Amino acid sequence: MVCVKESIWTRQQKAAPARETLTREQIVRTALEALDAEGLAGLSIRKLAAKLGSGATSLYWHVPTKDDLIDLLIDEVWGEIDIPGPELAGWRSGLLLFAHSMRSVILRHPWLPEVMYTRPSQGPNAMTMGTRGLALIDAAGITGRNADFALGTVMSFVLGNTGAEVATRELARRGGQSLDELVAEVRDRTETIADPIMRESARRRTTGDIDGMFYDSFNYGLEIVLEGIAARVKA
Amino acid sequence: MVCVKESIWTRQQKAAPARETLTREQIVRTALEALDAEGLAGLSIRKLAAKLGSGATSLYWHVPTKDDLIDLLIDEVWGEIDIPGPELAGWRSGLLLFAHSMRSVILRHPWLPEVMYTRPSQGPNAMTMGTRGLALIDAAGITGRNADFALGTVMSFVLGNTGAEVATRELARRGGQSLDELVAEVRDRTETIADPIMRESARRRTTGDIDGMFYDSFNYGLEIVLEGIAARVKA
DNA sequence: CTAGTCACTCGCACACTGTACGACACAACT
DNA sequence: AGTTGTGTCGTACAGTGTGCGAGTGACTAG
Repeated sequence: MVCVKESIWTRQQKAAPARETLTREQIVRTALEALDAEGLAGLSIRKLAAKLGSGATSLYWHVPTKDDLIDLLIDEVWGEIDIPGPELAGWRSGLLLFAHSMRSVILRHPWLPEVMYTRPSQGPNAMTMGTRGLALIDAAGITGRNADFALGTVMSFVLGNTGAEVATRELARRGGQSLDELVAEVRDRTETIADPIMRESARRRTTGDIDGMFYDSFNYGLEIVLEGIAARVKA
Repeated sequence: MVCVKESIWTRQQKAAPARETLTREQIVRTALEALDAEGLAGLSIRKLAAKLGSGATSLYWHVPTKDDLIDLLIDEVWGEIDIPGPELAGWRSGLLLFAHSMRSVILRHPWLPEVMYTRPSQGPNAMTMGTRGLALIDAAGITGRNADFALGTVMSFVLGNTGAEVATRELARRGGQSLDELVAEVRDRTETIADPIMRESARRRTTGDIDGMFYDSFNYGLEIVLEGIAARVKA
């Protein structure tokens, strides 16, 4: 038997609550609300404890460190993603729905991209997400390592595209501006600086319906990725 | 004339160094070294100042805030990316080279993905990267908004894929392990927990040459994306 | 040569962070 | 009744980013 270093996931919570007490679930739920409302920088153990009506260091009995708490939060959020089975609408629509679900989850939890790149996810929800995702890829006829790669490609795209979107949205939020105000500023700034090609590009990306633009961007890119997978399958 | 809020990029450095003194370039260079060596969490203004042999708050004369410094660092790093012109090898090989160059830059500066999703890049190097990238897309025959979307898709993929890679590598580094050690641990842990599909997937992803696996993953996904763009062009 | 004005440096202080430690309280079991 | 385990929390430490105001050196005007 190999001795593996402990991790949040391997060692489970003791049973027996006994008296009225803080629980890990409660902490996770409250932290999630705080994080969604104020962003990653706004989450501190002390503020979280205050919101729970407990002493700051009490949390440490339930959760080893703040980083571990964030691991729990990430997995919690993975659980919100819907992935249909391949029998419902085939692999392609399945991946499409998966991607859209993942996008909306990220938009709902804008701190996700930032922390995603600090730690690989290995929580239970991440696992079932993997399982269901691979089922879709399998239905497309891709197997072995390539299955992992293909699923990873879809997820990389979604995370990258939506990550760029939330970066802009969060910048506006932090600056206390509306998205349109921010975008107008960016356009004005680019107007004075960049070369004609980027000026033109900035104009395209900063006029009209910004929400719609992000949405179109996502769909266009997703189409590219799915089409690329389809090409791979046919070959 | 619209009054636009100041940004690192709009307001340039005064001339006239006068006496021997700290410079913004020097700060950026030293910060970059520290960041590459110790990661984002290891960069503090005080440590940086110590490394520069100056008082902590002296930096604030040259750089408004730490966040602004990071903006400068990001743009510095964008400058390291090579993008060939389309006349050299056509749009497809051009994008391929671009993607590989971007990947190796991210691997060299593993803190990049983490900060990328906090702020949109608008520095000069980001601009010329955009210009040159769009030239390749244009050569593929994609124009207007779709050009921005297509370029964004390539970059999203690269950032996502390489981001996942550095997440794993950094986890090993922080834990003081080699990549192989970490990966072996992950495999053992997955062996005891996950369902058969993920167990199989974990085995695939944790045996053999890990570096090569990351590389293959990147190439496979990149192929998907480029093939998808090619399909878009033909249609 | 002196006076003044910039460009720049830096010590101190403030409010805040994560978390180790050890003292406490309450429930259950012997 | 005493012991053990589960859970809480005040205090303290070592750090963080950065505002403020005093100080220093070089250059320029009179």
